[in-house]
Amino acid sequence: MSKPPKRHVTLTDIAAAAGVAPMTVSRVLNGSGYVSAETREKVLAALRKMNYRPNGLARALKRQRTETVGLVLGDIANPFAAELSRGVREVLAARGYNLFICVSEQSAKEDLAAFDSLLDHRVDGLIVATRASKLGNDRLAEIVEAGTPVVAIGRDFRHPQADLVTADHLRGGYEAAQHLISLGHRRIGFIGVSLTSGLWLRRFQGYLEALREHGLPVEEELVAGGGASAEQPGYATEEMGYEGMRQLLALREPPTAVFARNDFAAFGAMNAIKRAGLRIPQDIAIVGYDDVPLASHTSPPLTTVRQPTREQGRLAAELLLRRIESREPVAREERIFACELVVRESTVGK
Amino acid sequence: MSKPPKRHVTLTDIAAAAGVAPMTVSRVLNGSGYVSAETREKVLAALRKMNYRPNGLARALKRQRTETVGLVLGDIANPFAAELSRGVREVLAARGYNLFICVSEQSAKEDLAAFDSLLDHRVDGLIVATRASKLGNDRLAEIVEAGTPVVAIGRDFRHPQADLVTADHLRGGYEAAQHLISLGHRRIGFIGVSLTSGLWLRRFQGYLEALREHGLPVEEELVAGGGASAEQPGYATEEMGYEGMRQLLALREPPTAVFARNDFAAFGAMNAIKRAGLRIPQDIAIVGYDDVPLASHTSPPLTTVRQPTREQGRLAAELLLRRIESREPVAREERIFACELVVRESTVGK
DNA sequence: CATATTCCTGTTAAGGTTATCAGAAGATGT
DNA sequence: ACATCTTCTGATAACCTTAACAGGAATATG
Repeated sequence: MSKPPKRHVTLTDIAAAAGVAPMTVSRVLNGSGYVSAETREKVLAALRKMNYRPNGLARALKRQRTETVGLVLGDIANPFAAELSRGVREVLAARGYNLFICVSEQSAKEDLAAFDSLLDHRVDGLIVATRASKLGNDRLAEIVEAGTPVVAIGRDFRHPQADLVTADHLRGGYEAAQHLISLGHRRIGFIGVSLTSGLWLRRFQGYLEALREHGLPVEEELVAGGGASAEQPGYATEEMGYEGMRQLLALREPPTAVFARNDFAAFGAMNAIKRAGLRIPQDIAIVGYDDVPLASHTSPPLTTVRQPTREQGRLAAELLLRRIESREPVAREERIFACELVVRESTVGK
Repeated sequence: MSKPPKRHVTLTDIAAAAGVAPMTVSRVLNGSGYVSAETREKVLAALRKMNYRPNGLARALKRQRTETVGLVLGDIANPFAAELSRGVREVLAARGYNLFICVSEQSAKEDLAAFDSLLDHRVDGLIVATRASKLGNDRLAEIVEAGTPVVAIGRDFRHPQADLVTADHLRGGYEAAQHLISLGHRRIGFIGVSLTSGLWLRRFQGYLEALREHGLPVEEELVAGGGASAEQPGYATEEMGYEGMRQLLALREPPTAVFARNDFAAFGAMNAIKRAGLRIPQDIAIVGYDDVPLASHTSPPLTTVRQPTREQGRLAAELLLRRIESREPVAREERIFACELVVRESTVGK
């Protein structure tokens, strides 16, 4: 009972079975043009019988659009990416578009491969949420100039014909640090990047700005990368946070508060603090970033900065569709969402 | 300086620019057939100048293959899905295939939409890692029978022409419970499903089996769904674990140990235990499932069951490619990976 | 020197769909 | 009765690429 790899049923097969021209079947399928009730019934009968699936390739080739959007993520494993893609999907699904996700695993080269792969399949537009790179941005500029709509999310890509959606992480980082300062902390650590190579990280810049503004010195020893993985661009891990915190705890004069690059790093740091037998926040206060679901369920619950992630995805999708569906050139849009400090007990213990 | 939506550069454009036939350009691009060095140079020059990108739709339409594989995930937000897709990607990338991911958000209907969307784009094969449903399995059977290679991961879909990759969660669940029993526990709770509707969950069956085998009664009150979200099929959340544990703690006679459906539920449970002022594992021992990275960094570190997630993804990809690239029918393969109990301090405290 | 072989290039058709045009049949208006 | 319009269906070509074939030129073989 071995099945030879069957050919797909084509629209022409249906036409033959129903005794009509292919074009008529096409009209029935798309509900366009005139078809008599009688003919329609014949075609529908044939369709039901033969289990036909339209060939999207051929259709897209002819129509010059695929009704599919590509989303490029740097890393599929983090809550930010997940939430973002949900937002994107919501909007696309409602408007009848499909979403294909490509993951670049944080490599600029894979980024290019993902762009190419999606473009070769002629997606109607691209949403890019990977870390910026010279290589990637150059290619993106080419893509935009070749006429494919592109929207960047939280990625430093500015182009007169592409939209940008992001959150104000400079401000978010500033407020997190400011919060700790206002609680009286003077030695405030940062976990997740190193001082020398972390300036691309907006929330880190915000931290530096807050310190500067309050006349606090920026001490290199208080900025803990968290080991070898620190320079990797992805979402910081709890491992990174754990290692970073251990570095800080090993100082002659450890910080009294730390700001972690994201919640996962903060979780790792919290565990390091507890293992060292110290209390949160009495001995060391801690702030995370992102407000992932887990953040409100740790003990103590984590003070963190919430960014409207799903909204960013939704808006990006809407901006993209606007470009896709507009005939004439569209004015550039850059939207920066505000972040919100969520104060919990990891800084103002009960 | 408004740009009209440019047409893509086609192979024919290149041919015209280089003064050769389209076929010759095709030969240069694909490195197939004979092309003189001189002609090749002309073509390459034109290619460089005109920024050409092959039209994958047309190519795929002609070649009848896309070198693209579709992966359907139920939920992008969980570590299992992330790790799985990494494994799949690794293998595909090495063999020159692209990966498109579709997310069904745990709905059987969306599942079908994802299948259709990928099939309409004529992916060469499908890897399905969503929860089984009657609707979905019926459709998958049709797909397989229509000739598209399909591999299921951890999904109850059996078909003579489709492969199945999974891990032995029955055994995994059994060992987790067995571990707690061997530590002397007699009242062992389960968090993450309800007794009445949780039987689809293999690890839960393993738990029941272990109890039965040791003559322990299965008490309904010890099986805590964790609120309304419990019946949702996705990855259990820490919220679910938190709520579930609170239910168990409210019993007249709470369990002395709990087994959580996955690590995230376990984290939530741990936090509920700590908030109640109890100690882990002295008052309540806890076991999770999956061994996500965070599990070794909680305090105390979590005893859990490790499943070889990435390997499952890799194997699924390999099985799929085997089917895609073989002309003749391929024998069905069902591979069940063993799970491994990882004992940490949440059960055998230091 | 005739014949076979290798190298190179072009022509044609096809993959499955749909836009466009053309034409037939029936309905409506004057 | 004739022009006009609406409704229906089909033929043709095109979207862009490549497989298959064909043929010409150059080189090798007997």
